[in-house]
Amino acid sequence: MTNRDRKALPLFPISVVTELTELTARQVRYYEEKDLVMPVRSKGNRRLFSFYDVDRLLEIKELIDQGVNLAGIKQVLKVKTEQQEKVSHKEEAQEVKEDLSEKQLHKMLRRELMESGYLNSSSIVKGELSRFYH
DNA sequence: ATTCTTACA
DNA sequence: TGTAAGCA
Repeated sequence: MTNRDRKALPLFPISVVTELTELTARQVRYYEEKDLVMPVRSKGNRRLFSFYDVDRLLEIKELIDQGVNLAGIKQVLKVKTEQQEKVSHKEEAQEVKEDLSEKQLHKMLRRELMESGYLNSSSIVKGELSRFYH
């Protein structure tokens, strides 16, 4: 099982998510209704959230606190998710390879750090957000 | 006991 | 968004 799979495992009930994110259950359910997150359902129709879902909700929390509306959040999340997939695919390719040399490992880590930095850089975020501020 | 949906303030 | 009702 890959690390990416682990982060996608449906594990937490909504109570745990509210504690982890400081969001109310009402908000979490509302954001799901708006397709900002799509947790899986258990047999009893209970929502089960993955680490990915929690991370997404934390980002949503940040943007909401900054006064961004749902349309804006959706835009940002869309861009971020696309980037996330690119990184994940690269990691998947790396995971099948067994031993990496020190040099390769460092090169890989530096690339990931730069990409994550790019995702959170104010340039792209502000650029996307500017059009959605109230 | 906990979560879910629906509905109203 | 918060809260209450009635279910599962």
